Amino acid sequence: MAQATRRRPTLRDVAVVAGVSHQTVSRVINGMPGVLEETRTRVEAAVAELGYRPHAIARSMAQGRTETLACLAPNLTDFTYASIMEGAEMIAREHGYYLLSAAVRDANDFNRLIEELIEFRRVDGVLIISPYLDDRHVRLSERVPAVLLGGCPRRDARYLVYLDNYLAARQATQHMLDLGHTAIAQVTGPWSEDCVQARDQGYRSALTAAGVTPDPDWTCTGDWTATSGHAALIALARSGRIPTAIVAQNDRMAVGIIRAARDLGLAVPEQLSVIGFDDMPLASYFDPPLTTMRQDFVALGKAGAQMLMEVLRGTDVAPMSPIRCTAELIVRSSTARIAERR
Amino acid sequence: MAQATRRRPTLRDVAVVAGVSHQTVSRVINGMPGVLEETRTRVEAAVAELGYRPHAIARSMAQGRTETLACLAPNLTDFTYASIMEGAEMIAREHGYYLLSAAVRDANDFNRLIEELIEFRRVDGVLIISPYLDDRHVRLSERVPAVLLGGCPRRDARYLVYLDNYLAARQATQHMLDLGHTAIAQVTGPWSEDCVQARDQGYRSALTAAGVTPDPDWTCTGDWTATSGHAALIALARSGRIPTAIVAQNDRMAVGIIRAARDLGLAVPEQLSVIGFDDMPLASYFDPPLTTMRQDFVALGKAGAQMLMEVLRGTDVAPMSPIRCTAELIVRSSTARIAERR
DNA sequence: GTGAAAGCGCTAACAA
DNA sequence: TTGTTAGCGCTTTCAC
Repeated sequence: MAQATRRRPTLRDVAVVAGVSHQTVSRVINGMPGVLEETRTRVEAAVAELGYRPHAIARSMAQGRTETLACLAPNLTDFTYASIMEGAEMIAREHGYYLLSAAVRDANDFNRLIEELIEFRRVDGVLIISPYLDDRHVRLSERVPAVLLGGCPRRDARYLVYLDNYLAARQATQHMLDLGHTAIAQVTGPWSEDCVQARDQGYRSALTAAGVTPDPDWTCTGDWTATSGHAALIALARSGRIPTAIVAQNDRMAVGIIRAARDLGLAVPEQLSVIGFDDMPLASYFDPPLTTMRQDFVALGKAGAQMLMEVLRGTDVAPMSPIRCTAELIVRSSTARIAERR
Repeated sequence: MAQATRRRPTLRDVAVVAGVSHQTVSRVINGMPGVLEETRTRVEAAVAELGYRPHAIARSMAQGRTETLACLAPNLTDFTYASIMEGAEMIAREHGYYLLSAAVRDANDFNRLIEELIEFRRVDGVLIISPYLDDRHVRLSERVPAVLLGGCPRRDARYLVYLDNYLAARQATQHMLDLGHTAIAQVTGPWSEDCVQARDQGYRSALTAAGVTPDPDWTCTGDWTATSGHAALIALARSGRIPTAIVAQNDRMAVGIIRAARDLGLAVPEQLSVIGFDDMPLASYFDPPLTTMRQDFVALGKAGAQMLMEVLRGTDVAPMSPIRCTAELIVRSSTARIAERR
């Protein structure tokens, strides 16, 4: 009766109580066939009586897998990464997996994480949100089950799910062209990130296709912050040549640009149209409501996790073709047809 | 030479190559003292030669701990939860731990997660972000190492880190009183959440202390969304009695209220002052920039993880006194001194 | 249908 | 200083 401080019951304890072998208990626990109904009932009673709970680690040990996935991202707070993780976690859980999330501080940290998570076999596979163009994810051993979540097609990734940023930027720029703009500037993110280059190309190609020559002075570099967007427009104004439209590579910078426009006495969208990327939370509550290219980050995370699960299921290392996700133009009020008089 | 498809080397393989016992290899791997320098060198050479990597799961198995923490939250995308996780992950990593994050869909899911993560011993401890007032976290076995991250003091939690929402709401309301307002309404979140009740009390007590009787009609219930904030002010306007100030229980609702004010032709802050909670990203980029009670969620996550690590270190189950985190008033432009003429 | 034996790769306790 | 012996709690394989 008084078995207060007893250690946790194991399979064998259950076996003794049920009067069967521990192996039979294992069969019952795992719902395997080939156990008499009566035996099964007896075992289940013993399990309940002892409050037995299987030990996940021991199981992992014996099976050689952990049923855990990892997701590496530059940080956990940016809503784009957080959304991807939420999608991934959803799919993982559906498959009985858990998601371990880690913020990658720098390249060293990246290597250490891969080492500890994969080489030490703490997780079965890993989802990598690596916006950087360098080859850090390429150094991965062939055997590491890793799906890259990227911002453009990449030859160097075995398994890839990516957002088609080239197309998205083309569409964003085309939206401005459709509104009659030709003086279209862009404010980019850091050039070390893959989506920045893809978007730059999309921007250029849309302009070129419309017979507009991209003006180098109208490409400003920001760092994704609203502050940098603000600074970009101020700099543009200082140069004396203000465009009638700006393609900002994310919503935060778009918001900064709009703030700068107000500071400069420029009306948005009457005198300046601004489009962003991402459709961040509350994008429609800024003044004016933001026109933006919506990206479905949750779907991206889901697709990535789905692909990773498939990679883990199949023993073959056959490369799978990349999955491409597209953006959606959300027209609100920060863009408008160009004013008659300039 | 050609050992292409060989299985991963184990401690014993290294031992054979180094000509020592596997235990000695273990000692070297773990940097334990009592190994001859020469032996150590030999072992290290063997480790390098074979490309040996310790198996984290096997180690967990033998040691009885996983060096993994879990963090449960309603979702992973809300920046408040994401920030807490980021703080927790930071501390965990500092201690050589990893963080597994899971979104809790409902109460069943909560129980299943606790069951699988703790009872099945997949993680060593768990951080629970449970804004709900019900007793779901109380059902935890005494033995479960769990730290609750809450919105008010709670008797029912063994280990607790909380945001002092009572005080924060008092301060927010006092800010309005200081600006000369007395017609102060509030828009709350769902009443099932602990911080909502705490803030409500703070709001009432500030009013009462100032000799203002809280008007029941001026307490509106929202659901944290901007839409619900918008609806609240519209409803207030419809009733014919519009306050001069509103304490919104989060920034999103504050933004919705401001939008509604504009729709109603009410100038903010000239005719209506609005304060929010959280200091969400870009709070200063709305129009007008939001006055708000900033909460340091990252610090909350850090404190929670720190406490959990201590709980795990100490064998004693002695209850630790709760840690209290306070908010900070950030004055921007959505609040102002009440206008002379009403 | 069920059980016995052998590991999974490591650490811990003790012996030499 | 190093090696030996036992597990950790489970699954897998192969008899019975």
